[in-house]
Amino acid sequence: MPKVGMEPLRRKALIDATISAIGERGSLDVTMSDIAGRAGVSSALAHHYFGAKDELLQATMRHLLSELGADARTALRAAATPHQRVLALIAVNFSDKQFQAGTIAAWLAFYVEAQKSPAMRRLLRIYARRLHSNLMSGLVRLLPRAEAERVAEGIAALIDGFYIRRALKDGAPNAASAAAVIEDYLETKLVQQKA
Amino acid sequence: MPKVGMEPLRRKALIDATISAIGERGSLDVTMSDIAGRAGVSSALAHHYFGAKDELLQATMRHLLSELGADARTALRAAATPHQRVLALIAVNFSDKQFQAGTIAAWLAFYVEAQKSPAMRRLLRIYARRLHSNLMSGLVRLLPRAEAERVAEGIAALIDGFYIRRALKDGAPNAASAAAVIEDYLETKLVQQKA
DNA sequence: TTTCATTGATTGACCAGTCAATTAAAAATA
DNA sequence: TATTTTTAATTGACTGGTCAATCAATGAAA
Repeated sequence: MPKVGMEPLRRKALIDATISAIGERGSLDVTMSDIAGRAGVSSALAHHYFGAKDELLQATMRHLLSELGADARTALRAAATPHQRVLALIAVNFSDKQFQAGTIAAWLAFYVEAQKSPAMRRLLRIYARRLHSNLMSGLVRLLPRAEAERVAEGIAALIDGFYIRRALKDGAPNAASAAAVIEDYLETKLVQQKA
Repeated sequence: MPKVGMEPLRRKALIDATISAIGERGSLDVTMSDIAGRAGVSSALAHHYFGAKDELLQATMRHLLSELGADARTALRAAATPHQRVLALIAVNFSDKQFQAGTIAAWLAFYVEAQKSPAMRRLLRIYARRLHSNLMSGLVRLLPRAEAERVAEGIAALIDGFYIRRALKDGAPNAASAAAVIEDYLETKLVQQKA
């Protein structure tokens, strides 16, 4: 075992293991031993690096949040028009990387956790605000402000709605059809505007 | 303490207590003792009537499901047109009785639980199918079949989406604005159709 | 005197978090 | 260079607490 800078490696491994464990169990009801085992270390080490289970879970959520944020930034950079910006944001949420069993399960579990944990709620609010302002950055050029606001809320709810409803289907998640419904919603609102 | 037919009374009290406990804790992470205490009985009695915690939770979910179903039937009975049928279904989900902290928390918690419990998943599927077919009963008269299908999916996702996003806001749930977004979605699709 | 309602006490499992002990690399010192 | 010392990484074993589930015992109506 090398001695140099194990900490970042172990933290990353433990966070990945947490997502995988949550994905398999389908809830936050996972033990530190299980997580640590998946990461190939003892549960004592997980406590050593994260202090408490809570902090590991929060770190995991922050990781999910930052991955999604990075994907969104990349997608937005490639979008030339306001319309494309909105489509890009929808696409990101249903990309193969994001719309995955483990990740979806983790998001849902965190939503539930947010009801009792102020820290989690704060993190989720960051996500919600960021999504909203990203969506608005495109929508305000396409619709009157009040209308844009409404559509942004609708798209956000649709995204979370399809995430949660994923729990009903078994087998591979069908991202394409979910994205199609949201895109259709957007197009309909835009067509209506032009008319 | 009367002796006659305590069972239905106690079952009802325990189910109500379960919803209240879940609502307060914000998750299914509630103890049998807590639930039993709220119902004014010992945890042993809860086990006596329900056998296991799992069955109490399932019974609670079945209760939620049947309340929602009853409300939906009542609302549909008063709807004269296909358009009103759809509006009525939206309204039911955001009525004061349904869109309540405790009930919302319970639905979300059950969604998460459904990921690991086949029994819960089955129950949620019943809810989803019923909502879908209720929505379609109005939409097929208003839109071409494929379009109706798409809108039904959209409305269902919006409802669940606003339920889950309720977790982000604090204070009283704002049902009116959620319902407004969904109604706007519906109207937009109908106007588009006429054009 | 049978049958239903009810509980206190107990058990057994599980689990987060702690800690003292071990290894080995790295840094400091001779 | 050879040594001692410090520091980081790591774990097995343990503790305290929690909780679902069981059960034998009590009460009280029919």
